[in-house]
Amino acid sequence: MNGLNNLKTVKDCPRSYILAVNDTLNVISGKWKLPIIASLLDGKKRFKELQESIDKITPRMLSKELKELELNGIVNRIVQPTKPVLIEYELTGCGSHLINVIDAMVEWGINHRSAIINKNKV
Amino acid sequence: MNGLNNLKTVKDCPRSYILAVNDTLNVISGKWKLPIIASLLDGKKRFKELQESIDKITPRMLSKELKELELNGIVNRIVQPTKPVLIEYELTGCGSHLINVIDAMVEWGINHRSAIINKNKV
DNA sequence: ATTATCACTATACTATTGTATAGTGAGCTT
DNA sequence: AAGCTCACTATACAATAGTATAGTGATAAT
Repeated sequence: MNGLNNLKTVKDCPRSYILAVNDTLNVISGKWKLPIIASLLDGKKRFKELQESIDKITPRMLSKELKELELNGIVNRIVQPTKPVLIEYELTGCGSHLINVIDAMVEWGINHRSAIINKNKV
Repeated sequence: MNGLNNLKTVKDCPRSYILAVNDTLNVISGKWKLPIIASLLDGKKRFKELQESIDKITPRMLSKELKELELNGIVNRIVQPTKPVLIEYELTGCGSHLINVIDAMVEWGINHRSAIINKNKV
């Protein structure tokens, strides 16, 4: 391993930034995480409601992703101690702040799409 | 341009927004895309330079990802017709605009990390 | 008692993504 | 001529992500 000369590449990119970007990417990447987050931006929902609001998701995936999102502090799982327990999922503060990332992605995505259309004249 | 801030329900979320987010996510997700983009934000680079600047990436992955990024209009592959051809990669306009998305991710990631640390008292 | 709903879990599979390792051909360098 | 670097490509494999389908236990309604 010869190259420590990549110091200049890293110069204005502190390690914490790389960690931060990876954290964020881990939280939102995959097929179902953003659909779930988007659905919960609308307000808290039950498992069944989430399943119905997200096209084609299987209960296995929904369960798996919700667990991961809960573990990562993006959603809260609330158990209402009613007659038959009522379970609800809602975004945490962190979770709803993802709207800023989503906004940036929407903006880039829209610009990029129009840029490609202009180039290719599709 | 009011972004998503005034969206109250998912029903109001236009299809184009979902497409846009997916486009963006497709462009940046995976293990190596952001490291490559980050490295190129520093300026154009040769294959070898990229490989050296990105820890542990194999030429197969670098080649594969560069092709995909080129196809998606994120990087340009420039062939300099020098004695032995010199090949350079640089970000396109679209590619460098990703800095806005990355910025939002850095910000969220840093806040999220400190929020978790405060909660867990690590 | 049977049937239905809710909130999942289990099992088995396919597909996609990433890794390890070696090799290729063109053009320098010695 | 032999060996080097550059910019990749080929092959094989392992790991992760996602799908399809069925089942579970608690409660509740008919």
